[in-house]
Amino acid sequence: MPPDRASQPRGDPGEGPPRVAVLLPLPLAGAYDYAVPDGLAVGPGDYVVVPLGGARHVGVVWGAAEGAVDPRRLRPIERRFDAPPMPEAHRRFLERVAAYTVSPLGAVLRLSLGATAALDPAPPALLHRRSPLPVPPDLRMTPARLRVLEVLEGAPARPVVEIAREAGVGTGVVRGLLDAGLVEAVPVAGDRPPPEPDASSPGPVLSAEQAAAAADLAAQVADRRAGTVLLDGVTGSGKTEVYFEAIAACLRAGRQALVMVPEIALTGQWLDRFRRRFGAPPVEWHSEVSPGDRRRAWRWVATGAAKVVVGARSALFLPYADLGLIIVDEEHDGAFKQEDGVIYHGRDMAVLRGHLAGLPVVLASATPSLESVVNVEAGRYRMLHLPARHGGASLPEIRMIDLRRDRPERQRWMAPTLVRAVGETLAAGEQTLLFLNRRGYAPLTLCRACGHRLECPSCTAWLVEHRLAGRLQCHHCGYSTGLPRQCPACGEADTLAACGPGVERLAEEVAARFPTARVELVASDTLSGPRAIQALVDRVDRHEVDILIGTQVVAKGHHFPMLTLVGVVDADLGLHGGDLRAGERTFQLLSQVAGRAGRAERPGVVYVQTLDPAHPVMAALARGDRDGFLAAEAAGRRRAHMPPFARLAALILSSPSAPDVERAAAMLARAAPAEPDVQILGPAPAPLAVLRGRHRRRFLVNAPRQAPLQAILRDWLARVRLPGSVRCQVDVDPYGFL
DNA sequence: AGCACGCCGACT
DNA sequence: GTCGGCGTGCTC
Repeated sequence: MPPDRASQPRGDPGEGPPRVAVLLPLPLAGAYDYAVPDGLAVGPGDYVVVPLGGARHVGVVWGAAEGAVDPRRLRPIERRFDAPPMPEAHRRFLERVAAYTVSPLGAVLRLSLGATAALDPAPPALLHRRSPLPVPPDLRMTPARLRVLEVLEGAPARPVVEIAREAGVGTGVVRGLLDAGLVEAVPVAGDRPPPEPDASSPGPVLSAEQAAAAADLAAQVADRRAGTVLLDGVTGSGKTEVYFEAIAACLRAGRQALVMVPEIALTGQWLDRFRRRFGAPPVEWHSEVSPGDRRRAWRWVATGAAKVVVGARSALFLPYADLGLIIVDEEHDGAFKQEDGVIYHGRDMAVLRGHLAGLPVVLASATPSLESVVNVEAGRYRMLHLPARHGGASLPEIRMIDLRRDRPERQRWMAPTLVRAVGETLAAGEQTLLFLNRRGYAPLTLCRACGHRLECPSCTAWLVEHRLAGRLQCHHCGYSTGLPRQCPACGEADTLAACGPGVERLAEEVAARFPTARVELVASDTLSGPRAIQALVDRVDRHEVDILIGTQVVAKGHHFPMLTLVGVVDADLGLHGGDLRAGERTFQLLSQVAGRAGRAERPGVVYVQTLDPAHPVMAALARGDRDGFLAAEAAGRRRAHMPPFARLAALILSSPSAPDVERAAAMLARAAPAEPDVQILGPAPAPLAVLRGRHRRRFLVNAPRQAPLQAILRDWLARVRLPGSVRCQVDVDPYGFL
């Protein structure tokens, strides 16, 4: 029993029963005190079940009781789970996340309690092996049965499905042999450990630059030196191989490594590479993991059996027994930002986690975020640079198409130059990617008779036509309706017109222009789950697709050797809307898309269609001048006192009632902090003034870098008592401004 | 997150 | 006259 697990925790000595503070995964102000019943030993970090109101909740013993509540009102802890207690380091991490994000600690705890089924030890499972019985002469020996017996010969006990898979038969065959007594079941308690990645197998041959960077990272991991490293290298420079060596060092040190990826749907090829390098798969953690795998993964993480975890941002909140390294792949990616509930940035919280526990954190990207680059310049992060494309392929050439001169025909979206390039690529037997970051058929439907625009009933947003699905959809709340024949405003029939292109409409144009080409459409709504993505990747790899048309999902991660042409159909799409990071994000996204072209021995060409080729983003892209772009962007932000040279937080008030939000906003405005350097902007209608039926108003707080932003926000909110119908979300370091 | 308490519309 | 809508506020 660990020394801190006292059966008599302090509280008020002699005053009532022993008590402890239990934190619940609810947005409460703090932990609640509970009585510890006789004979139950609990210590900090233990997972327990406690009553609250009429319900029962799983909570975590947080420490000594606060003692403010009358002992007679205390209710007893009902039970303690037989699971490894949440480590101290992890509890301190949750506290820091709560403080940083200005969220209730219980709400942050909820991020860590997503797998409560895992808290009970695994039910005993049945494994199967060959029984000592000889084959009875009267048993019909089919080929399938023989194969199963072969597979079983001398092998350890395993689950039926595994045996069946290896023998290439159905589970029925194994069951039949079980009934015949040739197979026996062995009950085993607890979870079997996961297959262990093997660091000792030699890695691939690295270039000199890669080897140097890998050795540097491996040494930092081996020496347990804290610090954040920006691993900066263009697409194809071999970043993954380099950080694999950091993982190898972590494995050799016997500690756990976490790899955070922005979108789990894109990890198919990554997992293959990992398996090739380490001989075993990592443990996966994301929303698509099945409940059974989830509970196993949780336990493996908590016991330390999981040596490498790959997951979405939520994987950061698993209670690692002994974390030794965090890698954030594609660190610039906006998908690391959690936008509801506790609003946090996975990359930043990873850096915080590393800082608290003294771990190395590696941020990898071909297009690093401005804030990371500035952190390098300020000496807060180290930088490791991988210059060349690994394997000798050259970077694609980027050519701008000025849409004002080189104009598509009416109701068409591809400029003549792009059409010609696609035709030539087809003729050469190579593949094309057309990128348009807009799902559906058309982003706007309007009535030619009265000018009415079809809008979402519960958001300030246009309805997007999805012609394949035959519906109009709101991309913000999921509202969906059939396409009306008559204008809902004026009642005229057949006057509704689709305006602007989405990928579906682009696909229509491509089909009309290149009728013999094999075209595939990819968008997040047409492609669900990692399996579907993998299948698509395989089709493209086998060259069963000539033209790939896609949104953001095709921008990242996949290598297609025969893909030599990329066409960006509307490069200006992300630049509007007054977003602080619009330029930076557009640059990152377009660089990433451009990186899809010409990865093997074939050089690629990228055509970028824009209305403003002189725009700093387009000009920098055309020059291939990432560092120049970042420098200019940084100078602009510094001048404007904006992040990363100042701090920003958004307060978003929302309510189903517009007057209520209005009133709440006025109250907050009156109570606004009056500090000399702190600027409060607002209240203004939030970018989506109505979202899911809630009216939204926003304040922006701009403060100097060294200002105690969270304390300012906490004090401000504490001065105001908002009506219950009005929700207030705090977004520290807002990312997109939505 | 539940669940109870509390004040305003259509029913046996 | 009650049943019940879900807005508001606690729960150790």
